[in-house]
Parts: sequence; structure tokens; C-alpha cells
Amino acid sequence: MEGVAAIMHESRDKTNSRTNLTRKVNTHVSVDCVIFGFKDSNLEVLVIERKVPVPLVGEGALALPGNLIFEDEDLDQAAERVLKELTNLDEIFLEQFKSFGNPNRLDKKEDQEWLKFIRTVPEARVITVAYYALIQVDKYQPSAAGFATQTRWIPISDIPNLAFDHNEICEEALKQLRSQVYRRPLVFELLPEMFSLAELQSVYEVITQASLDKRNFRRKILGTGFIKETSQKQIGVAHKPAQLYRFDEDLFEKSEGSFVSF
Amino acid sequence: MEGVAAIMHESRDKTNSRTNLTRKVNTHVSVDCVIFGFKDSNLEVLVIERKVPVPLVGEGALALPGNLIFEDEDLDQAAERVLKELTNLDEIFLEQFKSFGNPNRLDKKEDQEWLKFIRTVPEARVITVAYYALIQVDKYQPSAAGFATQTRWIPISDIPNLAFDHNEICEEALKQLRSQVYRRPLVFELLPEMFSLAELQSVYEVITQASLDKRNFRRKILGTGFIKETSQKQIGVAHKPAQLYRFDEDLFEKSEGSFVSF
DNA sequence: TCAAAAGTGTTCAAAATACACCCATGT
DNA sequence: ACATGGGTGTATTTTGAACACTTTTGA
Repeated sequence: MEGVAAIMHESRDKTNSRTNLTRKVNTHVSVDCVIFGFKDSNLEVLVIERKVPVPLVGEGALALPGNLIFEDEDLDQAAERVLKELTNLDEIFLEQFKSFGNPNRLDKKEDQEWLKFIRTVPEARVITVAYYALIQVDKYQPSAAGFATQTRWIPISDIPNLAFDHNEICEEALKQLRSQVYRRPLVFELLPEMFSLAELQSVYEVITQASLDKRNFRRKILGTGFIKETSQKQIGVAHKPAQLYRFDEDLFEKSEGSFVSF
Repeated sequence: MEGVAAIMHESRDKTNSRTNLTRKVNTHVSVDCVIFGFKDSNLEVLVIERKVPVPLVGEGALALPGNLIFEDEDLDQAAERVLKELTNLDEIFLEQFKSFGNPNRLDKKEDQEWLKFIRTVPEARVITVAYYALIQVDKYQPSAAGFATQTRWIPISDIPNLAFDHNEICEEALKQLRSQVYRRPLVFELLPEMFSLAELQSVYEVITQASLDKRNFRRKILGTGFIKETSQKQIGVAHKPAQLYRFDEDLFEKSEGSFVSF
């Protein structure tokens, strides 16, 4: 997902007082975001529906949120801005993982047709810098804006054909997430502030596609010392309510980033 | 290191029959390569000296090999080509790891002065896609070409100020190498076909900055099953010659990529 | 009272660590 | 004969893996 449409409305970004109307677009480089959320015990990806004069259905109607960068902004800033402009998401975990530059990546017929509506030079080559993001689904409500008409969560096991090379980008993002999940405390970006150990285990299981032993998991995760019990318990469940825990970032920092693996 | 100078001589790339003279340069995107070699029991990085009318000494004279991409080539192809054009290195391990897009990354005075000699639009913003490479120093002889006047190996502990944001790029490449060295068989790209276990251990130690127990190392590394004894021994050493081993790629593939860690 | 998930320990096997001496070779 | 690095085994500790029943709650 890239396009100049986003410059048709002002940015609310407080860090830059210039409006997007006066900013020069770099028509050769874009950013795309793969946003992961943990929903219904599943890992899902947030996609947008593209706004077009003649609505596309099925094939190619969906895309990752992404757009061209501005000449005066850093890549990380661009990713934050674009994400905000298309989905209203803000201040979430966002990290660059790979760039994609196949010269033919925008050449599919339906993609070209769409680019004709939103680009000054639809046939131009664009390389894209891809980011992955992690969000707590309950805390943030994505809402479509810019050239996105809707946002939609899609389970990663069930992703349809997306625009451009966005399926490949999703695949790579997943690989990245999987390879990092045991080296860094990423899972806590996907969970609410307080969570049960069963939920925590479930996030690990969903991401790594492996099933874990409950007792061993609890022993090890509590053994790290930075998962702390809170005074809260689950409410409204039809069974014994689970104790809730939180991730203590300070304790984690002090423990020198040594993390767990299963 | 980027510039249009490379298009002033033909590519010898057999995979593309068009000469570089007829290819259109993408003036907004470059590739840069951080080439690691294992020399004198040390990890070193290959840099080039920049060709300039008035030779620069000290500050900013050295840079990573890199250049602008062509409009019709993939990022990986561009990295291979540029590496070949500036250092004559070919068919070595090369992998993208991060893109750098600070809008001011080319703005230092000495860098701008240099860009004036090699660029049509020296003040243009360029984002660069960085690659890291691993080479067996005995097998390949880098030799300067294009706008490089010399190539030089520099120990990673002793890297001077480089052009542009190339110090930052080196740092990130090292991080990447360190984080992957125990997950993938990268070390064998740095060693000759046959090597002693002491050399192998030393590569791990140099990359991770940790010292390992000789007996435990040998037990574990042989325990993987894909480090195979050869019939050769070291020659010309003033002590008991070490048995030489090789990395068996087929056995590694079959062992499902499960690697060691220390 | 029942259904549903929470919570809890022990045993065994495997892997990690720590550690010191003799050996083969070239000079 | 000596200097240099090569090569080897064991004991201890730590970590990983497998495994089943009781408890608490809401409906």
C-alpha cells in the first residue's frame, strides 16, 4: 500500500508543525506495516481495504497499510505517520525488518489500475521498507482513514491474496516475529497490561506453533523474575478465575535481557 | 559509498547482457556492503579508499563499498554487482540486514564535497539498503575498481571515522552477525574449506567476544554430526599439527538446521 | 452438582560446566 | 631438549521433559 492520497489531509503529528500539504513526497520509497494482534486466541494481521472508484472485490482488494515517505522524514518516522494516517494507530511497537525492491513488485494489472488513481506516476518503481508492529487489541481501536475504507483483522492462517508483494512481506514479518519471540519480550506488546499465565503461554504457542507443558511453562516463566503477580484475578469467567500477572520492565532491564526459551 | 561513477565502465555480469552504460540509475536508493573477513585471528571489515581529485586523508577517506542501484535490478542483484564493481568480489555470502534513511545521512561537509565529484545531484536524498557479507580471506583477493582506489582490511576493534553513516551501518552489521552466529552456520563462510577445531573455536570467540572451554567446545561441535574429519593435517606449524575438519552441508541440511549454542 | 479451567511437585534424562595433564611435532 | 599448541575424560550441577490429580468458581 503506497500512494500520494495521504497528503490530501493534514497530519496531526505534533512533532512536525508543517502540514503534509507542504511536504515533498519521495516517490521512490515507501513503508509498509505488518500489524500483529492477538485476537480470539489467534495471531491476526491488520489489513486495509483500498478505496477505489470502482470497488475491487476479492483479489487485491486488501493491502497492508503503507505509503510513500516524505523527503524530510526518517524511515521510522514515516512508518509511524503512515500507520497513523491509515489506521489511526499511534505509539505502538514498530520495528523495521526488511526492504523489498523487486523491480516488478507493482506490476500486477489490478495493482496498476489502483495506482492510477492514487499516484502521479503509477508505473514508477518503488522500493518499500517493511515494518512489523505489535498491538494490544483491546487497548487500540484501528479505524480506517486516508485511502483506506476499512480495516480488518485476518487470522494469519487465513490470509487471502493481498496487493503487490504484500503476501511475501507478511511471510517475512512472521518469520521475523518467530525468530525473535524468545530473545526479546515481544509477547507483552500483544497482551493487555495484566494477563493470566495461560494467556501468556497461549501467545507463545500461537506464535511458535508449538505446544508447551503448562507446569514447565509456569515454573520457567516465573523463574525469570520479571513476571510479577498482581492483586487482580480474572472476572466473569465460568470457572476458577486465574491470577493476573504483569511484565515488570524495570526488573527485565536489570536482568540484562537474558530471556527464556522453550 | 554511493555514486554514479560505476556506470562509467561496463559490467561484466553475464546474467545481464545489457551494458551498464545503457542502464538507468535510480538516484534515490543505494546499497552498501559490510564485508567481514577472519584475518590474523581477528574479525576485520573491508573498506575502500575513495577516489577524489584532491585526495582526502584521514577523516572520511574510507567508506564501505556501495553505490546507487539501477532501475531494472533487484536489491540483492544490486548488492552483488556493486560489490563486484568496487572490490572484484564475487559469489560470496551476502545478505540484506537493514535499511538506513536518515534524511541528513549524506550531509557532512566532506561527504558532500566528495558527492559533487561523483553524483549528478549530490544533495539528493538517498536511502541505502545495507548488506553484510562473509568471505574466506585466503580464497578471494579483493582489488579496488570503479571509484575505489584501494581496498583495506580493518580490525573491527579499530575502525576509524568512515564516510556518511557507515560507522553506524558497521555497528548494526556486527549486531546482526552476533545475533545469528549460533543460529546459522555462518562461521564456515569465514573459514577455508578445511580448518582445525581451534580455528573454528577462535572464530566463534572473536565474533561473540566470549571465551570458550576447549574440551566442551570440541565435544559439542563434533556432537552436531556435521563437522567431519578430513584426512588432512596442518602443515608447517612448529608444534603438533592439528587435524583438519570440514563442514558437511548435506548433513547439516538433513539435521533440520538445529544448531549449537555455547 | 457439574463443567471448566486453575493450580501444583516429583522423577528421570540430558546438557552444561569446570577442570589438568600428556602428546606430537618442528626448531 | 624444549617450546608450542593438540588432544583427551570425568564428576558435578543445572536444566529440560514427562506426567495427573485436586481446587475453585460460575452457571
